[in-house]
Amino acid sequence: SAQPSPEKPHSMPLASITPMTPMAPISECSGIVPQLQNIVSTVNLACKLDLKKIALHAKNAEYNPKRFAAVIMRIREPRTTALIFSSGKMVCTGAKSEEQSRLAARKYARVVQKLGFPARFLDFTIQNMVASCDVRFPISLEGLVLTHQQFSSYEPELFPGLIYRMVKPRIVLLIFVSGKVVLTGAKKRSDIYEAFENIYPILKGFKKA
Amino acid sequence: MPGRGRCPDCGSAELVEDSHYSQNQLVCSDCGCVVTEGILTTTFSDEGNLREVTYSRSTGENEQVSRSQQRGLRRVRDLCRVLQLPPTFEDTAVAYYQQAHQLAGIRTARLQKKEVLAGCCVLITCRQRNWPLTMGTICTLLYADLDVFSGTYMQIVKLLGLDVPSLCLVDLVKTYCSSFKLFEASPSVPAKYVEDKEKMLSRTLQLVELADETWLVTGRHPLPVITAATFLAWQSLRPSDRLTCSLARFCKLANVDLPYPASSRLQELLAVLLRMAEQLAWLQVLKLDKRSVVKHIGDLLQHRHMLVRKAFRDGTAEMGAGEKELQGQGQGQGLGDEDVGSSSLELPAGKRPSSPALLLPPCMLKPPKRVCPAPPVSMVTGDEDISDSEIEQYLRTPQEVRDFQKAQAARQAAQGTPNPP
Amino acid sequence: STPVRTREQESKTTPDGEDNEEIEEELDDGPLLVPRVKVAEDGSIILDEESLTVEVLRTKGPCVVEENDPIFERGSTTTYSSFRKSYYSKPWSNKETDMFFLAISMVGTDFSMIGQLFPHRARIEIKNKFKREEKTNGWRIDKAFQEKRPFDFDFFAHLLQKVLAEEEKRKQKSVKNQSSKEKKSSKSRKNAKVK
DNA sequence: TTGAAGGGCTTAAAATAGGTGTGAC
DNA sequence: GGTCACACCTATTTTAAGCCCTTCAAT
Repeated sequence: SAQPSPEKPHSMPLASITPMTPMAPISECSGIVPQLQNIVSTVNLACKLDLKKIALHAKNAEYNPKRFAAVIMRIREPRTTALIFSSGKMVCTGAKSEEQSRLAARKYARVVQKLGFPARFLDFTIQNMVASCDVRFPISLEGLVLTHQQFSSYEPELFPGLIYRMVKPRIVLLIFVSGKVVLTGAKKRSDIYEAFENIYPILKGFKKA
Repeated sequence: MPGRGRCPDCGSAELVEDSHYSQNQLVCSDCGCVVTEGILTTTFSDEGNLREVTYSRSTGENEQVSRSQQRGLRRVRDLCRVLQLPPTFEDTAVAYYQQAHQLAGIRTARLQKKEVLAGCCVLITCRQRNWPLTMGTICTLLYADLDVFSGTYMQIVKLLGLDVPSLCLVDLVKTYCSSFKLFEASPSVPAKYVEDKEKMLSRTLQLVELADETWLVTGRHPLPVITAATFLAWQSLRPSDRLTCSLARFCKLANVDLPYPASSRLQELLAVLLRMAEQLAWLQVLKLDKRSVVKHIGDLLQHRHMLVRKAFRDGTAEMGAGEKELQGQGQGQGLGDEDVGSSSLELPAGKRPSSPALLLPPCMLKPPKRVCPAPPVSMVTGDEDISDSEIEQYLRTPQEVRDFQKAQAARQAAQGTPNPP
Repeated sequence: STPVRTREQESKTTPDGEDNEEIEEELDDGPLLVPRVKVAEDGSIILDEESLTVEVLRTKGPCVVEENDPIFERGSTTTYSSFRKSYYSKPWSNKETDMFFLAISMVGTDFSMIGQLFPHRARIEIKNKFKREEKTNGWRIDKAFQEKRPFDFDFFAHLLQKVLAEEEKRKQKSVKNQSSKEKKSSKSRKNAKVK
């Protein structure tokens, strides 16, 4: 796949390492690559867990059944947080890439194993990805909501950003007057890139001034 | 999407099921046109979607209307009367409430939500008829938490697939401005503070429009913008007597709440006026500041279109016209790339000069908060070996386990006996 | 005088006249009915049951006319945040922050347990403190987590009490000395405020 | 009396799941 | 009155910009 011109040319050698999905025709490429900020994944450890025991023996854990029915566990590398349920299901949050999320989830599984549970590592799945980027020009949100009404919700009395529900790919974008954009709801990073390439030409039409 | 046809608007075959709506609707992914009408009017009998679509247009709720729905409907009507809305509004709002109640997700919602739902239906009705009403007013009347209102409002708009126009700032100016008690002398309003309503209205309107043209409105609560504009309008109509009166004092004597962000809007507005003044030769020599510029608001407003255009153009010119330049500028300001990042560290000074900067939303002028724009780009594959020692650092030693248990027991004892009789 | 702002939970402002504190109590919990709104002839709102009234400003006269003019939007009592709960959390002093890291090294990342060590702090405050420090002083978190210290509840409680009392004293002193140009007290005289 | 600064909340997404509110059967 | 099927609280993560609160320092 062609090298997408990264947001910052200087970082090219590094950027080229991260897996990229082929993107839209080179002709209209925005030249901006949304940066992944958060990955949520799930995995099934496939065994019943005694959460009290886990909380007692792991000092990176917290368990308050009255408040929340899962152990909250944190590791430092990759810096993530996991929710571990007695059913053996686990949610891993906070990673910045798919691979980091998987590595982190494997580490949590190892902690659980070390505590004496026959944990396995089944059905690891990326459930959600959040990314952000900057188009570097101001956007008239009131103009955007007028012409893209069916996709947009803009209520400045409630939230400063415009909520754009893209149908294809099914991604939700938060668009701010500053030109900053947050993309969320993706299960594949290609959806993030595609959504941004879709929205970029639209945003260019609402610079106002 | 075979068999689903084409979009009547643009002819595209890219029709997609969109479950963002209450019932999956067919939406054209190219132009966004909703191909299948949802809910309300249709006699929709698409497969599983056959709910009680029979929305009762019956005039009296003769049917068995649940108690909570009756309560909600009464609440809707009461709100309409309290707000003194035209009679036709009530029927619309009531209809929305009934539609909402037919949705399973609303029927089983918390009572608190059903209560604010009434307010949502009234607000939606007002918005659609260009009747200026803020969410703040609704929440105040209902004694509702704005966050609960917010969630309910967003949900119902999405669920019913409604097109709700934005709150019209101009209409809001007319009514809100009129509520300032400044138009006749009274014990609390000295004569020099009394102003003509029409003059105030007209100047406030111009200032609000100016704010809108200069990115001060987008993303912000509308009411505080108007508060600031009203204050400036009032001051500028008789600067010699009013320049010393603060925004807070002004609101107090006008018997109007001072919304928190109004002070910021005022500062931003003054900054814009100052920049406009820089464009006028005869004002340039006066070396105006945020205080003295108020005296020239009348002049500035007269030439506002030209001045704003000039400010935008000059800003663009200074940065180099065109987008390429604009992007380069963005990077130069340290919008996050590693090379420039180090040089940005040399700018710990709070506000970067950005004196030439073109007219931009205030949030774009703030110094970039450098955090993580440079992704370390980890080489992690996810398959790395995990050492035992790394895992063990997270485990407690037997002694630590005992200490922890002790503390846990102490905690439970403390909580278990809050009130020893 | 100033609009009345009351209750840490929900504060509301009343224009003048009648202020009914009971209203809040009615609302505060029950998903049960919030006061129902009715209209009196003079335009004021009447709440069922208590017949509490709140003034509603509006323009009489040409008001109900349709079309584009007399609309009703009040200048008063129309704050967006009328009924938001307060989330305020006291700032952490340097000394208290040191105690926070000590707690991390003793109990790990169990914020509920750490919350027990800080009687004046809720769990959410501990969690927010952790996330904030992770961003600004990640190394301190790492360091604290790695240097395991024995978990002694009473020892910690005494130490904390001492630290807080010290700061309290210092604060009162600085309040007294406010007029005199205090300056040279070397050491860790950071602004420490508790209470 | 004013502001600035700092902190936490709002919005979106997604999985996990017990306990309980809610109303229709 | 019990079942049923939802809602929706608790909790985790992360970005965006605005609002709103408290505290404290200058004027």
